[in-house]
Amino acid sequence: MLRLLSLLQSRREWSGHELADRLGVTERTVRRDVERLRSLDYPVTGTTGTAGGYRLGSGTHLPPLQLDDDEAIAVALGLVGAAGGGVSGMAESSMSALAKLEQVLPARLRPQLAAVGSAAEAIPRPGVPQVDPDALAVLARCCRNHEIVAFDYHGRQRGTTRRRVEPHQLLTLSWRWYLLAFDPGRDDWRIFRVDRITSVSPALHRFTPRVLDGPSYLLESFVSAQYEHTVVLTVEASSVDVTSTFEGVVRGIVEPLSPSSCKVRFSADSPAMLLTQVAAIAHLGSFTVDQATPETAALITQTGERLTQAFAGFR
Amino acid sequence: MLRLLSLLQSRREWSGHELADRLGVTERTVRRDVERLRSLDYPVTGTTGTAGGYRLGSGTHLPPLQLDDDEAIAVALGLVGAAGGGVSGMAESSMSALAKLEQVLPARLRPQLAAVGSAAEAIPRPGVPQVDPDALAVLARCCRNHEIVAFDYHGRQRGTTRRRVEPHQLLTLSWRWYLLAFDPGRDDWRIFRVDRITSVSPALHRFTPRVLDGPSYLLESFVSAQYEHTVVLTVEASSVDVTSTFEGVVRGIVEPLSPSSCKVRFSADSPAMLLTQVAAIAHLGSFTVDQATPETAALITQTGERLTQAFAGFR
DNA sequence: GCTCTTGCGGACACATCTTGTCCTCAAGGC
DNA sequence: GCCTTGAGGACAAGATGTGTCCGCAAGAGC
Repeated sequence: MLRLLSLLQSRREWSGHELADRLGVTERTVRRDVERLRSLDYPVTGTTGTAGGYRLGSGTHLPPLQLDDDEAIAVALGLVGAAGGGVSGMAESSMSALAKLEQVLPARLRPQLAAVGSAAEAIPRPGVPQVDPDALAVLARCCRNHEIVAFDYHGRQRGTTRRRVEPHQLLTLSWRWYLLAFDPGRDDWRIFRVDRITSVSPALHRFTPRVLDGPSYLLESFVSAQYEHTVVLTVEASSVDVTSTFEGVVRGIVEPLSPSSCKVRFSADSPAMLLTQVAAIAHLGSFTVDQATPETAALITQTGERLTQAFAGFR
Repeated sequence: MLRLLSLLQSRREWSGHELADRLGVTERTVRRDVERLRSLDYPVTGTTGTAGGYRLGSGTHLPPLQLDDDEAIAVALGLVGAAGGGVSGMAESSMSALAKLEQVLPARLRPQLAAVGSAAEAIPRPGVPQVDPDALAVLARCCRNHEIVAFDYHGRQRGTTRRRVEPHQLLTLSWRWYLLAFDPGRDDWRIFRVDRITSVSPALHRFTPRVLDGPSYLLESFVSAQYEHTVVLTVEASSVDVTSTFEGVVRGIVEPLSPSSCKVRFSADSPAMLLTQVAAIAHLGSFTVDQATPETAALITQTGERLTQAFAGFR
């Protein structure tokens, strides 16, 4: 039951099936446990229907739960990782937070946290743009409170423009932070890189949130027409092989066509970024190009020639 | 048990008899329940003797976790980021840890943490190898205590081998975790990918730590001869341009030669990995190859031809 | 209207756990 | 020494939690 409580705290909405899965019990038992929590005056609401689920209301103070081993390790690893990059000034903040957390934890967990904190270190990545933590905090608050927010956005093409949007979610993908927001002026969803955002100021106006699935939309948008340059390939390699080369390097969408071939879609806002992605899977097998912008094709053919010529002598 | 906990919170000291009376159970049961609370890390102290009794230690009220704003944001961002990948089972652990920490923070910071926790989300990267958090914890403890540790390592070339090393530091770079250790059998430093490590068991033997700078060694080793395949290029582009394309994709070492040219060194344990790196900077300007293994050159020339041919029709 | 999904809850068998009742031991105060 | 208090092992009986059924209700989408 304590685990159920902590699960309910950790996410806004859970389905009975998910809870049963996480807790390793059947859904019937989950229902019974929820019932018990309700009998103890915990405000657990359940909504029926396709979009149903369980939700823990707020307002009531919960018993002081303790972190378990995995959570302590998660905290330590998270803070160490956060120190590594992406957000400016994070290294000191995370390390001091780690030290303070260590004091508060039950004695059993203290060595765990201390060990990870002292033994682990994140190597900062050169070239990753730094994000202002205060900007992130303000944007997060506006997301949560459904407040319209205004900021300057330094786009690649149109220079700096003042935006006024309905922020919905912050997303992070490989050290970069993105803001998913609805732009009423353009009447469409937009994704902003937080490191290109400055002068954030909440407008103190509320908006009614629109429904959209955050992560999948961001992934979609990476391959959608939002970015100017798109490439679609048919590769003579299994989708598993292609996906496994994605590890840490490539992002795109893979659709298997047959056991030994698949279709891959990339999109980016510059041909140079596409080049890297295409090259990463070009060696897997022969492939054909289904779609590409002229600039991208020109860049890739030119680079392909350069590669061939430059390395020909070393064969 | 929840009633027992709330009773213990409501008064400083209780005798076992009183608690049994209030709860309508026997004293034996009270002792058992107290035992259970202790196993959940609730600091219940019991003193024997005439003036004895049970007392709930600190932790019942808000612990003195006085984080400042930046630290609170660091915790939230770190945990959200950690949920995104690299360590298996991390998503649930970090989210529940975030929820629990929220309960513990001073009221002023609670909205901050909640906002970031609810608004931010990490998009898991497909294909990133998962690391066992317990393995990380054990390795971290051994690093801290200077204990020799043994494990099975599933290397790329030599299959699985049992190693027995002096662990020094855990390093993380772009979602991967590495163990920097000294291998007495080989009398040299080694870097192990933690996701390839299984069956970790501390040997309970101490060693005297050797001096070495962790992060820089790891970076060095990426371009050193430890990896079989190395490429050295001279690029007609400024070192600034080259470094800025490194962002998130490329790792290597850049030495400026002149304002408009520089030398770049890559190393990896497979030619395919080098291909991506080389392609990422090949479009910046013309370049010459100073060094490359035959396999690498063959792969790159072949891929270059493929790229040129496949994209020629889209120019 | 229909169907599908989700939450809700009763009935029952079974395994597990808790509880109560013993017991001994340790520690502190008188 | 004596008493009181907490700590904990052993064991049987009873309570409780769980899984597997079942049907029902409410919301969403077609």
